[in-house]
Amino acid sequence: MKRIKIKDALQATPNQEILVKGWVKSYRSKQFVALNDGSCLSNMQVVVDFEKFDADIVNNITVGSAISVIGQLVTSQGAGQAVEVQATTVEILGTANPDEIAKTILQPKRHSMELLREQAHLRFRTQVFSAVFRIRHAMSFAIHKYFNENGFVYLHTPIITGSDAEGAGEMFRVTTLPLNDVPKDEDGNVDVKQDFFGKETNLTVSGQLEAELGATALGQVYTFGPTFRAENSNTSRHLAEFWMVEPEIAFADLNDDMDLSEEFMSYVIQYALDNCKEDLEFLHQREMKLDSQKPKTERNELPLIERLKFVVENDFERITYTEAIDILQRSKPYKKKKFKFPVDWGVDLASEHERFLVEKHFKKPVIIYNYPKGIKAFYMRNNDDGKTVAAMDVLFPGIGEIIGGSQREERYEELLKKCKDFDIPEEHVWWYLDTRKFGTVPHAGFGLGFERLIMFVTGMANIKDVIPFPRTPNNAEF
RNA sequence: GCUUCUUUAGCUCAGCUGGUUAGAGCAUCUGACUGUUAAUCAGAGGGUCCAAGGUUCGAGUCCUUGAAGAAGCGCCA
Repeated sequence: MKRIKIKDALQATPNQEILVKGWVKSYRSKQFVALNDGSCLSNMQVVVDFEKFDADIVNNITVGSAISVIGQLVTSQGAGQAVEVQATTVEILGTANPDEIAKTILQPKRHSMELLREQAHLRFRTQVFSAVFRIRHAMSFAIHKYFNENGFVYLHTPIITGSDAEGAGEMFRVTTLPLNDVPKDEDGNVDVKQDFFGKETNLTVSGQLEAELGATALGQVYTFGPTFRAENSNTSRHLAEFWMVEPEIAFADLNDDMDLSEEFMSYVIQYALDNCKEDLEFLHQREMKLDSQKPKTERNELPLIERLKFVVENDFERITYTEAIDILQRSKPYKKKKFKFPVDWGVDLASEHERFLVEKHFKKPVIIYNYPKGIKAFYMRNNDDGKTVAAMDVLFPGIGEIIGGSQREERYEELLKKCKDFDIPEEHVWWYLDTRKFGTVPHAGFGLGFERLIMFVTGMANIKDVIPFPRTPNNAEF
């Protein structure tokens, strides 16, 4: 007999014999088993008439155990579900000792997010995390689907990089040299020529530079892979290892880039609304319950699903950096000196300023573009005003910066000048500069923090709860 | 890295100005119950009060240092 997944069994017509397998979520009154196999959020109720089964079977149907059940799918007499299985055969696949289960997050009660993080190897079994990781999968798929439907080529950029010009943050060194006996050269420096690659190498902080090489031949490419930052960041929005989506488009300027970011975000969020209904509804209800226990000022203005619909149905607000500064300087918190950080043209916007613009002023996603060149990266294209670069950030409510992008400097002489200004030796980026020498074209792209997108779509408050095994300062468990 | 807060039973927490034997709810176990949905009822077991020093007749409680975690900030995606 072939196993049917619980997701399909719940939709099947009653009065037929089926085989289901799964993990026991609860066992009430020695009679009602809530069985889950991960195919969907809902459980299948299995009714076990304990008088008809050996004590050996009945006593081993415990929370956390895995069982296989053959029985009749029937319309349920109870109110909590449409159908249920009247068990005729029960096989214990894997037992779970109740005393040991009681020490884990598998015990049937509410747990704090912190404890669930400590038992990340087991938290997939909970409703919240099974929902989050099914949605994470769906979003990965939606991203590939969008790019495939729009003629992008998925480019695999290297994870180990010999380039130290990416300039996006501190890097993790990659080496096979013995740490307690590092070979030194005549000057007493580490002799990197003896290292595996014969040069200094690191884990990538961005695939952008390589993506540009691909885009200036294939036209439109994207990367989607792990990215590493050795920053000592201790926040609910940063990871040392995270997944980044980086499209790069040729024959395109900053406006095309902003258009792409908006269309792309709407597409993938709509995909979640269309394909993750049950999981989103569960997270939606959960968030409303949590919100009702919070003071009014800390609650979400819109519940989860409404927030997602709002993003899909409304245009993002687009303002220049200069306009943003102007709005901030005219704002109430500025006049009442509520901002801790200065608001002057030329300084980077702080979280409090971005929050004000997104959550208080516009109350919708905001794209800020044309930033002062002094606070942005070397590869961004100089605007004609001589003061700004064609950079843009997409800011989302509750998340902050979710996308950072720019039109790239395609003019060889200008780029050379910028390399000098940023102290980047020409010989380190000769391959990057070559694209500007041979048929250079305007091109642009952006980087999307995948986990930040998942935070927005699931409503999870901490980025550690949207990636299976988070890597953060002081934590590489599992 | 900085600021603030937290650390007491398997979990979530209470424990007042320092004072006998450290409590509750949930979970677990035992018993009752054949239609439960956070089941219900009765009972039982379960503690190095984060660690190391210190003050005191006496420390879960006060002080110092450290560790771990959270929120916010900086860096960014």
